[in-house]
Amino acid sequence: MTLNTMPGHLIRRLHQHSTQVFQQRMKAAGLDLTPVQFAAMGAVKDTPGIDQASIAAAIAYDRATIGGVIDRLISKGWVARNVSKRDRRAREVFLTDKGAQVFAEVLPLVAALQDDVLTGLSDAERAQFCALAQKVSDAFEAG
Amino acid sequence: MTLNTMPGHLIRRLHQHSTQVFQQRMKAAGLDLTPVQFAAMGAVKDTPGIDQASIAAAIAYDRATIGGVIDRLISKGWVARNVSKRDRRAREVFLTDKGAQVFAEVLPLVAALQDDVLTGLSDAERAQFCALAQKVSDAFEAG
DNA sequence: CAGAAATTGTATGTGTGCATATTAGTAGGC
DNA sequence: GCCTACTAATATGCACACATACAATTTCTG
Repeated sequence: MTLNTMPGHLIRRLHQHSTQVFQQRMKAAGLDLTPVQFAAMGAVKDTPGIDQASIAAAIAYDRATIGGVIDRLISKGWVARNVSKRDRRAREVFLTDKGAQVFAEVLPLVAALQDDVLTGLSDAERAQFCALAQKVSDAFEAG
Repeated sequence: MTLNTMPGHLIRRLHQHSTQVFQQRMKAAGLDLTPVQFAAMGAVKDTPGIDQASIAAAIAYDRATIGGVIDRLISKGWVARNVSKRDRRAREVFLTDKGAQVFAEVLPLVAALQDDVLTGLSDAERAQFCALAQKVSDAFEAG
């Protein structure tokens, strides 16, 4: 089959590689943190007290998935959640002190690992790849 | 956060878009078929009687995952599985007539949908993206 | 202000994705 | 032939991913 020439397959392979690099680096740093959990913590750090639906929107995930992600972050003690007073449907999410500390520790690691995600490319090629990916991603969001 | 500039996040978004396009097209065609199931059927079509470990290797999936994928293809009646006579550990997998028919119907749809996966790019840009993705994918496989 | 529409979070069900352990079977070295 | 190393599937457990449905609220509209 022509599977290896299909963008869909290539993208899946890239995603697979990307998550593997992430997990390896986290494990090497002695941390149990997934890409989704990292992204969610970032959204919470950017907007303390953010509700779960807004987290989902910010990092482009499903509302149902985020509930479980936050559950797991709470069980790690990195995040706290309480019912909002303004809207009793919503839950306000915050980083705990420990969570803020972990995130500060992890952010440079995640930033550093991004180059390894695009192994085998030169700086120029990486920039080119990102520009193209951004373009597709924007078109996706628009339509 | 700088999430939107991170290759890892961009790749995840691309993957998300890619699978959504796939599911939409399948649904529009009245078919219940996932990307993994399609890839697995392709591997079986290429090598009738292939064992599950070889399918996993061919399409870069986990051996444990493939078992479930084949289970679901069997329950749809598109694939058959039997214990190999040469190696009683292994299971030989084949397309059923119905499965071969479905695959023949679906292949052109999947080929056609690839351009939509890279929405917003010109032909030249799509080619460029694929070349870069291929390069990363190859480097990944090598190391 | 009452009823309708929209929204938040949760529950449920299906399908990956992968690590680890186990069982069953094969093959190589002696 | 026998023990060991390897290998194919499966089982288990955890973490997404997302569609759909639902209960509790809030907001919009007349």
